[in-house]
Amino acid sequence: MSKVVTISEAASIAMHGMIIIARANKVTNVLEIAEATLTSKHHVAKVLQRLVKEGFLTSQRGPTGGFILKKEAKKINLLSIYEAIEGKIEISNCFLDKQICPFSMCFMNNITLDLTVKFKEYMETQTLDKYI
Amino acid sequence: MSKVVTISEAASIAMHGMIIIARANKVTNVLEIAEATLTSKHHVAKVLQRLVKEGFLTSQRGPTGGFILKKEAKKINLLSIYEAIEGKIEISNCFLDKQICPFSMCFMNNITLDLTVKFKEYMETQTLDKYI
DNA sequence: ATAATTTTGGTAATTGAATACACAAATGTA
DNA sequence: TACATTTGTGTATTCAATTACCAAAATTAT
Ligand code: FES
Ligand code: FES
Repeated sequence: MSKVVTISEAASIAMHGMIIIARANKVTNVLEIAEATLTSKHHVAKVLQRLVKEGFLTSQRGPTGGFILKKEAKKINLLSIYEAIEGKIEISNCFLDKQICPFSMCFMNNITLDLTVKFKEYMETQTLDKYI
Repeated sequence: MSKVVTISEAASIAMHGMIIIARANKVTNVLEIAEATLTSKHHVAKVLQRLVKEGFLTSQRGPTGGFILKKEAKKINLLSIYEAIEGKIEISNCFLDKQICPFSMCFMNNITLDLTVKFKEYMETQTLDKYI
């Protein structure tokens, strides 16, 4: 079994976590998110830390500490969260990194590009307020 | 920079290699394909062996040996080659392996499924004879 | 002040893909 | 027959990405 569209656990935690925090509407800590997503709290911590640095979350240490949205839910979409973790999505007509294809015409036509654009467009429409 | 649709070097070698062999219309060896695709001959050898086992190629040892199509180019499509290397493509509505999502409604809607189906459909239409 | 809690940041371990290697088996050529 | 060539098979190494862990810093509550 293989997958064409693969999303890393890190990106999954980021998106699920942001929705959980948006819904909670209060300071939420690593453990709560790790339990809800059934993932390692270590991994959750690392991902949330990244989201703090990228300006999506405000963190609060100590007891009662945790994370809370820095911007309005309406102004945060899934694409920006995804790209904060994975890096900007590359729009290219073929799948090879370097142009080392021996063929003059790519057998993937523009299917890779089409799918990537569709993915981006969808993700961009999905703002967090839709999930509250 | 990240990619949504990723294809391993192994799958790339398989598809490019099959097209090269189909075009050559004669016994083609590992080295020729490695040079054409600018990849390691070891990796090419490993991939082609797999394609022999899966019934796509016939191999011939010794001097003047190499690989040649076992079936008509018209009857081989890119999907079957891809799946021979990567395993059958999984059609699922979400990207998570296990159903451990904490939400009742997946925020990916059916975008993952849609894209995967589109990919499969395209790959299935691409028979090798189109590239000769 | 002290203790408990939680984030932070650096490091370690794991995984999987890609690559490299060695030797056996087969086959054509001289 | 002897030799060179090429695939077949198994294993080993390398490499990068992902995931896991741990100790320090910060903060709240008692
Ligand atoms: S990369 Fe070779 S055909 Fe697109
Ligand atoms: S996996 Fe959680 S929303 Fe789809």
